[in-house]
Amino acid sequence: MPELPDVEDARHELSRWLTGTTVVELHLSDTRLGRGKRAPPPAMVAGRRVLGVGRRGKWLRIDLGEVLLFSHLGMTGKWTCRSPGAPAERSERAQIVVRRRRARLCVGYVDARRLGRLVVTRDDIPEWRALGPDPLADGIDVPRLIVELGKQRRAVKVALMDQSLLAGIGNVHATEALFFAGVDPRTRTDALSPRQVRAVARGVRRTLARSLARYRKARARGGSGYVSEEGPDDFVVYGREGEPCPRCGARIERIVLGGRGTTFCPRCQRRS
DNA sequence: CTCTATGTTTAATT
DNA sequence: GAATTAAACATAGA
Repeated sequence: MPELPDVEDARHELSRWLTGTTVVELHLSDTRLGRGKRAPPPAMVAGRRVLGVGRRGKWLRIDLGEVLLFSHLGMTGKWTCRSPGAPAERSERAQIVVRRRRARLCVGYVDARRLGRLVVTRDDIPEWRALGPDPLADGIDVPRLIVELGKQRRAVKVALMDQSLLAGIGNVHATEALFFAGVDPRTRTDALSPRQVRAVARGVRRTLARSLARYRKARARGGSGYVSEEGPDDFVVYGREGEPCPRCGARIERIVLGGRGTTFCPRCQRRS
């Protein structure tokens, strides 16, 4: 579930479940979550108060005061909430048991493919520090983008997925943003006009806003502790190879860029 | 069985 | 150096 809007939804839920509670215990049933680095010592979190849950790009940071818990959802990670007695989902890899007054709650991390990460530290991790500005929290600095993109030669879609340029955009939203911008995903970044860069920035804001609004609506309706996922119908060109372009009717094409499937309209999306 | 998948990192190659 | 490509991680679904 992992691009900016999905992670922001996870942050929202995690914050509701955790903020203001006290950690009873953290249990990690999968050592791979730390990626071979020093295995996180779960003992250092017991008894700590959860001060809040932050997000930058696709990373989550649970603030325990002196200690930080970083979470990246990879491809299939998600956070869930259950009562401590209830059975865990199949691929639950970690549990955080917390206490709010008398009541106990078990917040579980579920990740079938185990491409996610979970790291306990006292300082910000390098991956977090390396992130570029977050389009939601920091906004998009278009003049900076024009300068940065002008220095590079790679395809604009690959650049959009670079987390050090803008944090939080993945394959889906890069694909959607470029459709909204009317820009061919193969366009070299140094060939983009300032006008095109502005269009790309607007496209990014638009696709993120659409998803964020969907999550807001799902939460307002569905209520508690339930993460809704976006489906194939929620996107305009992503996953729609062979279908007619919603704007001009031309056949949506699929290519591979940066190792990822990329759909676009060959008529609406121009190189220059 | 084959192909694909909302991510990241590392190594090899151009 | 920069850019591209492939592989690896491990699993589910079409």
